Amino acid sequence: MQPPETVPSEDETQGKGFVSDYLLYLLAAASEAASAQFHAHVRTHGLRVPEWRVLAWLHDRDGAMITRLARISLIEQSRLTRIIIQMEERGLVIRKGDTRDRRRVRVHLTDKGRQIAEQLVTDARAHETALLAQLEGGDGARLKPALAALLARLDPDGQTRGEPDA
Amino acid sequence: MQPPETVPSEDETQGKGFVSDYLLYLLAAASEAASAQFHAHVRTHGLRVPEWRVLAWLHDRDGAMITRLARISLIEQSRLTRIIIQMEERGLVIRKGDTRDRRRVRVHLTDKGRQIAEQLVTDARAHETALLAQLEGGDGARLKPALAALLARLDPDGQTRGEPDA
DNA sequence: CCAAATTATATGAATTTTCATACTTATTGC
DNA sequence: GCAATAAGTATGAAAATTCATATAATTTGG
Repeated sequence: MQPPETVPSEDETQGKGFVSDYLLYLLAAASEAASAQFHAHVRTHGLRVPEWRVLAWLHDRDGAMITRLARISLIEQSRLTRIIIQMEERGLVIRKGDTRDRRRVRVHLTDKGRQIAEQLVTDARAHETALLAQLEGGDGARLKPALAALLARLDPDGQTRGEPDA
Repeated sequence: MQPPETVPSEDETQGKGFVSDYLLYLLAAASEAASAQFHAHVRTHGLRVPEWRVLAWLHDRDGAMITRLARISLIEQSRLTRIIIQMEERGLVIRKGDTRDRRRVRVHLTDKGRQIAEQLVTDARAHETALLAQLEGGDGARLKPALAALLARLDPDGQTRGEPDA
């Protein structure tokens, strides 16, 4: 058995309860908390979070099709269709039918869209650096690999990640 | 300069891009992926995710007020008000005005609500155990502490956590 | 080559969610 | 003790989101 010191003092006030040490909650809460500031910044550019995600992915790889963009951007497909239409109306992206497979619609950044995407990606990089720097000890360094490992395990085909052609 | 082997082979296909290694994305995607299965299970009980979160918190500490429940359950206040009303209509919770501070509304589990909450918490524990077991190496063990550290840093007052009285 | 199944996107309609703000009760500073 | 401010909850109305399904284009199997 392990010595008791490894346990966070079983009743630091009364035992803490289930949720506050529950992995799925920690993930959701950490995601929210970590993103709050930057998402507020995104909104100052007149974008909602899903729109920023779309721009960021297109920045990495332009001309993605709707379904794929939906998967990796964590947005339901019919919602993304409408979001893309709005973004097109605002001149951020354009849609082009895929000539090989005419069911597909490919989404491309406009110059305006690319400009915003590049600015925000730059800002995001800076924000991430600052955030990781705040985590003393190994925690900051360990976090990304641990998350990546979790994702890889849960989504072996990279449906949710940047896989070239999943 | 570092030897190149420490770098993830700069063009494993073309360089991967920004998003797929961006902390805020990894957090959001990992949260989604990790929760997908269990959230589906929650829905089979006729509950939406926010409702499950409310039940889980009340399971830990009954009689929370709306504002606080909203913060820790990651739900916007006016939305939670309506969700609580719906849950009350379905007999999962009851609202009681706080007699000390008559602005406050305290939410309590009904027997029915508590029964569902307990069942789901049990299921959640089992699911979490299974999930962590899948992560070989130290990743599983390191993940929760790293997330907790991130949260603690971003939310020192425990507004988002189970603090007895934040 | 054709019918059946599958994939990609779009859309109607109901429901949810958001945002701003109203209302009520408490707290603070004078 | 009172006016001003803050805190807690609720609510109308606009907007977003979901769900099921339609439509169109491809792929598969025989």
